[in-house]
Amino acid sequence: MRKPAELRKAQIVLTILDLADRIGPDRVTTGAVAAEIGVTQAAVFRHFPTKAEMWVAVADHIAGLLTTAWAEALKDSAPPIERLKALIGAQLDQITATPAMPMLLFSRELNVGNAALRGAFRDRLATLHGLLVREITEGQQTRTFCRDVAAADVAVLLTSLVQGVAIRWSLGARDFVLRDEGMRLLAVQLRLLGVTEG
Amino acid sequence: MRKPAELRKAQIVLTILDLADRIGPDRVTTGAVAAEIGVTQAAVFRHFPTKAEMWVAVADHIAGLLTTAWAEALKDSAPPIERLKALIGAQLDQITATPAMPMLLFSRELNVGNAALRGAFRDRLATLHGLLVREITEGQQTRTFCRDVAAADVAVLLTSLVQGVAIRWSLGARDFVLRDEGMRLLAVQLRLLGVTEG
DNA sequence: TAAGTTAGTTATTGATTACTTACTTAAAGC
DNA sequence: GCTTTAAGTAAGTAATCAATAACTAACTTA
Repeated sequence: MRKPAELRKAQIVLTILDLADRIGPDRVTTGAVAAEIGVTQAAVFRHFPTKAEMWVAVADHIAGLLTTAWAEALKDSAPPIERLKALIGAQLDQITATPAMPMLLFSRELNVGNAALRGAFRDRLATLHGLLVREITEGQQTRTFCRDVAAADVAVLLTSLVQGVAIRWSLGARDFVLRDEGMRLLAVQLRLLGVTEG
Repeated sequence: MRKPAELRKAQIVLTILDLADRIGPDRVTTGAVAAEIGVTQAAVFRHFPTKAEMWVAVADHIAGLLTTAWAEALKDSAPPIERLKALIGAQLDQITATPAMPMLLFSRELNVGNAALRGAFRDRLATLHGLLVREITEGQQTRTFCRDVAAADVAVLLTSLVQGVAIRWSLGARDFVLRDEGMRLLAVQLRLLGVTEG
């Protein structure tokens, strides 16, 4: 079946992510991708000049997903705590939808082979941190958060919470709902932070 | 230079860990290990029948390091908060000393190829969790910890803290002292948990 | 409908990989 | 000092990898 290049490219990106989840990011070979989508190995190289370029496309795709998910989470002007919950929830949902993400963070492709990939991920993490800090600061100003902890530190604790639960989910048998467990722990942490609401 | 097998085995294990950190766990080839220690590639196979066996030895080595580090941290009967700090500090030190550890958690070797390796790591994580829970529970009984949060949840938040700061350290340029930043954040989290001490 | 473009093929390349076989030499024990 | 044996080498193997070359079938459009 012949497909227009744009569709094929997108299909290759999605296949890489699927395979990365199933067999590990570093076992994704051009041959495996080709076999998965039902073309020859050489056909893959008609759409990407090198394998590294494929990973860059993957990073772009993920960055796009995260960016739109965050925008969606922050689109209506709810109180800071709600916006914060929406952000964390969106993050948990994205990891559920693209479970290769945590593994990708530690793949050789990202850490050694592909500086562009590494940069893209670090940039997204920094952006999320910034978004969290803004909501936390606002929450502190409206006195719904305790003010004796630096907003940046709170943001770090919250991103760590997400990463920690994602690691546990990813490393284990994925035998719990990532969003549920994450939001439950978020509620615990928010209570510790002095947030007083039901 | 000819070495007795035990020494050579240990050297191979350490070299694998060093290379895993520098070039990524999945790029560690038997040839690279051999070149690093100055023997031929075939010599490596005189000490290990397969490459997978080498990784098992690596896992055993790491498990041993962690176990002794925890035992050392808990050896004197200080108050629970101090023992808890010692545990977290030990963990941060171990990651600093063996920076390949976080990457190893998500390597293909552990996740796909080597079930024994995966089991060993999960077992160590569970053990740490148990040790933390014990200290937290004791701290709650002596009323130095707030009691309205489940000890297991607190343990999860603390391990997440370690993992989160390790990820940031690993993903970035390692441009901060892991222990310092980790202990600083731990102090913040402990304050949120109602621990009132200098 | 003919010409040009694009997405595909088959077949092969050179580089690496884990692992093996047959031979060699250094060191320890009696 | 001589034998034994354990640690090493040299030289390969088959498999797998990303990437290339030469060619072809299927669309698009003028």
